[in-house]
Amino acid sequence: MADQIEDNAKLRAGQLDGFIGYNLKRANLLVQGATRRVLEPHDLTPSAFATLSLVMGRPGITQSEVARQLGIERSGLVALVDKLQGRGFVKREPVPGDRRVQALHPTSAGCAAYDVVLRDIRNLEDRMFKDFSEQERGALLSILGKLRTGLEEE
Amino acid sequence: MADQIEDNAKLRAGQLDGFIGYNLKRANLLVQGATRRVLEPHDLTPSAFATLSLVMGRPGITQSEVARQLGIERSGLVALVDKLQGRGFVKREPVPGDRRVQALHPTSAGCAAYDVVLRDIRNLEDRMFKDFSEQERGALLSILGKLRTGLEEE
DNA sequence: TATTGTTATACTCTATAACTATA
DNA sequence: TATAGTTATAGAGTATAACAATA
Repeated sequence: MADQIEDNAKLRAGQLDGFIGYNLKRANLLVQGATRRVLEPHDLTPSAFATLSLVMGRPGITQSEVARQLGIERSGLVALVDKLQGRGFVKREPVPGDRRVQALHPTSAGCAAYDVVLRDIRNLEDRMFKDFSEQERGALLSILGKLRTGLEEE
Repeated sequence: MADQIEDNAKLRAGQLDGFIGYNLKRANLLVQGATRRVLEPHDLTPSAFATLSLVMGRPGITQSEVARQLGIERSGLVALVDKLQGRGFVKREPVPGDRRVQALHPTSAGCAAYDVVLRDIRNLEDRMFKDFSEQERGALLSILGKLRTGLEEE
């Protein structure tokens, strides 16, 4: 009888660990924290780094497009780009043909800074995955991708 | 030459998708959003549900312990528990032997509410995993767990 | 001295709504 | 009418620092 109650308690205690939502949140908290600590010396936040990365990868990308890719609102990007521009990493340039948009381009200083930061981030990822097989690493990325596409099209 | 530049751009554009940090953040954003929508009709946040779950699983757990398990500060739990107590889901009870702590216990109303919410959360998890094999689901949980323990002991 | 619960406070991130200039 | 960028503002979630009671 007392055993029954204890068993129920154990089952319930373990429930949280069985949910992806909870595990994802906890893992994300730790990974974001580690990422933040790596980026801090470069005076960059994860979002700023992601923005810089998108601009590097697709020079001429618009703010609206960056916002869409990052899954945040357009308005949130203004301060982000202001900061990056203030540090001379990206510049806003008018687009012939549509005077509403200002395309984002990396500067040479931005490229140089990005390469340095990129190395630190890669090292972090390697550290986080040091106990993982190549297979596990690939599995995680593919499963997360699948989860994302499944939820995005809802 | 122009091809070279284009190739570099492509490589760089894809970089963000190769990072766990970024993928984890995006996946977490979507999963937390879906979780929030499921909990909203019950007037619970993900943190409140997690707290309730911990109290259900380990009646008598202290606030400090809940904070540790959730990875947040003690101070953040006060409002959380206040809300749960205000709704009659948990109660604070003195502990004989250590008059500093107030143990958290579920009420019968709390148990009843938890069972209802739990069913909704389970349905959500099943929906999110509908295109996944049992193997993939297990792989994700075990990889996330491994990632967590690796980062927690840093 | 250290720990539990608590309060007050501030900060970060993000969303919302409204505006402008363009299309 | 719709879209891009912008601004101002508010809210959620969290951390920090201090305090009283207790260990």
